[in-house]
Amino acid sequence: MPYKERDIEKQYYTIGEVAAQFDVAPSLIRFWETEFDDLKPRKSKKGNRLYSPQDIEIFRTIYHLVKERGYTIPGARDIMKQRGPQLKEKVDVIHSLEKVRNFLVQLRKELDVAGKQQPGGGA
Amino acid sequence: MPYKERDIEKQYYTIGEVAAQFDVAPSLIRFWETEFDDLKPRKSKKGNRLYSPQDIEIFRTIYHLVKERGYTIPGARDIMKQRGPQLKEKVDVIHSLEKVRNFLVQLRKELDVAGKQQPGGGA
DNA sequence: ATGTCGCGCTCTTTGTAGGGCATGGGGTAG
DNA sequence: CTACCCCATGCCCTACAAAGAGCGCGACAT
Repeated sequence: MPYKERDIEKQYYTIGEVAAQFDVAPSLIRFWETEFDDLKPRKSKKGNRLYSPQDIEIFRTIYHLVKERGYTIPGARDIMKQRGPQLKEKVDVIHSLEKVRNFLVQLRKELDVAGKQQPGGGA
Repeated sequence: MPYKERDIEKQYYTIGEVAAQFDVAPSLIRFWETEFDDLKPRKSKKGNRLYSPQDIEIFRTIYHLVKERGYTIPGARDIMKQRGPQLKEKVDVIHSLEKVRNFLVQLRKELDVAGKQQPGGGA
């Protein structure tokens, strides 16, 4: 490896740097750490928090939900926990609904054979 | 016309009825009225609040955002104002789909009477 | 090279303004 | 007597901020 990987890997930020980056108080970051299980930075031997880029992404998500979208902390917590599965469920629901739609379209066809008129409806 | 249509059209609910329907205190409904411009029911000559079905839909949306999704009141207000129509559509779609589902369940029952077997599908 | 002073950053614990309603008083209509 | 009105005040958590104390590091003198 030509470049020292340590210089890339070892990007850890202090709580003060994170606070400055988001323009919030360090106390807020520590408080959120007690509220969100996902936000648990590594700690130095001394006990200082060390934030990895992943930790910062997590913080950014929480910041977005709480400060920009206006979620309560419990509301944001729920989203953080069910983010992955939630997306899969949505896809499944859409897939189910497409099946239902095809069924209903077919049903309408069959009903049309009976000669009745059906006003078109928007979804 | 055998039944009086007025009984269907003229559905206004008192604050007590709405409160019971959602299992909340009337004071909460009055408080939200001061917080959400969209929630402004008609009032009787005496001054009592009269909630139309549309008013109840609005209340249901707010209830959904604040109590089930975990939005703060400002957060819910933003959604009501910026994406209000879109969100209302979503909620309406969900309720419509629930009705459709019930209809389909009933339909399957009736089809079962014809002697055919239908493999059950998960929703 | 080594005490030590001071400064900046961090830590944990404790304090607190305000958000989000509930409650109580005084009144009206049915 | 009950259910509603309005208004004011009460009040309990939520969501942080401030207080107090402990490192670590450079500067400066010894």
